[in-house]
Amino acid sequence: MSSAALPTLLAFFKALAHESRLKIVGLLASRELSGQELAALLALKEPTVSHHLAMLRELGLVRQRLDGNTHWWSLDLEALVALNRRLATRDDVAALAGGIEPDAWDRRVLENFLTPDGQLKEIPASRKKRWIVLRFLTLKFEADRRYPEAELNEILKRHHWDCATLRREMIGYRMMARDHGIYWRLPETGWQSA
Amino acid sequence: MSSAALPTLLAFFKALAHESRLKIVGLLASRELSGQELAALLALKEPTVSHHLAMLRELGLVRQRLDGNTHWWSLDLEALVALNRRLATRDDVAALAGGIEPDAWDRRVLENFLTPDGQLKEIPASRKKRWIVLRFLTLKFEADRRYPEAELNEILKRHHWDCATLRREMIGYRMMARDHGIYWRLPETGWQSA
DNA sequence: TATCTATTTTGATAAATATCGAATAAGGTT
DNA sequence: AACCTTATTCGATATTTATCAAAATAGATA
Repeated sequence: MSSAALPTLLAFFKALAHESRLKIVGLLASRELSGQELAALLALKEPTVSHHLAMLRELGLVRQRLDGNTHWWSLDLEALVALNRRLATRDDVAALAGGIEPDAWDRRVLENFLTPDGQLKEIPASRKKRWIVLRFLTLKFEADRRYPEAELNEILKRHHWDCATLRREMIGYRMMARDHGIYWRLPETGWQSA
Repeated sequence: MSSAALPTLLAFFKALAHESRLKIVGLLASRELSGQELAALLALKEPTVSHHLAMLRELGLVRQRLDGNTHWWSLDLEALVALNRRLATRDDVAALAGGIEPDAWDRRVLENFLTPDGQLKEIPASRKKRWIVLRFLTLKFEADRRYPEAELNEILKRHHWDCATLRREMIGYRMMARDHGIYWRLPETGWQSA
């Protein structure tokens, strides 16, 4: 995969996201044209056309051939098609989100419901957010250890007084399991998703 | 060919010609997300995200699934790929120029060098424009008729005094041919191109 | 019912972009 | 050399678009 998909494709879409530039590309697909001709065909002034052509040339979509003092412009169809093909598969598209922190949402939720020292201000009412907070609490317990209820309560109470509700919810989401008053953490893959 | 290629493709490129919208599409390529999650991931406020999503939905690039009061958004990859494929061949690209008057340039040149009643103000200095004026004059002659020099001159003089130069140029560009003082028009396909 | 949550719409402002006149550059013509 | 033609760059203005606060909507919860 070519690195940094987003900047290139953003420039590509911006370049073609204008009626005049799309028309220029369309006209040049049939024949070479000079700036003056383009200006006449598009009903624009030459500086404007020059500006658009510079933008297209920046991306390599058009080429400029100098002949005397007329500049003949032509389309680089291969370059256009190549750029176009960079958005052909789902993976191509997903690559556009490459630079994004994937847990910004989780962090925001935790920041909203926890005080800086880890106190849970309240148990979130919405399932989506409750799930995130419970995940955070569950990860306070070691994976391969068994906790008697008293110890579990003690740890939960560091974050919120209502350890009974927290306990019940953690079981409900299948984050924790219980047997005869002993609790342990379940693997994250089995957690109920919402 | 689907009719009116330009408006659809223009909307398509405009839709993706924005960093946030490209990122949204990229994020949704991997998983369904809610407006809040998108806002957090993009570091934008929800109204802004809502605005971008509405734009993408307009084009059918994303879908909205309502579950309670959270709206889950997902990518319609097929729609995206289909739009993308509309610019795959040279003919596709040329179709973008479909609505354009192809002779705007010629008309402009003729308007500049001819008075309203057809008098040639002067013979254009630049080859490109001279060619257009000579084409206009050549088409005053019938295709399958032979003209003695006197008649040719008489017709040319209706437009400009210097019929000798015009005659010479028309021969030079292979628009007209001559033999023993008789002139006739040549087929346009053979005219020298510049 | 009243209230809370996620979202959308509206309206006002800020940012980005298009357009073109005027000035500049550079090749051609006389 | 002086001048014309084509194209580009610069700078100022107009248009378009993005952003978000505040208000409106609608489902969920208590």
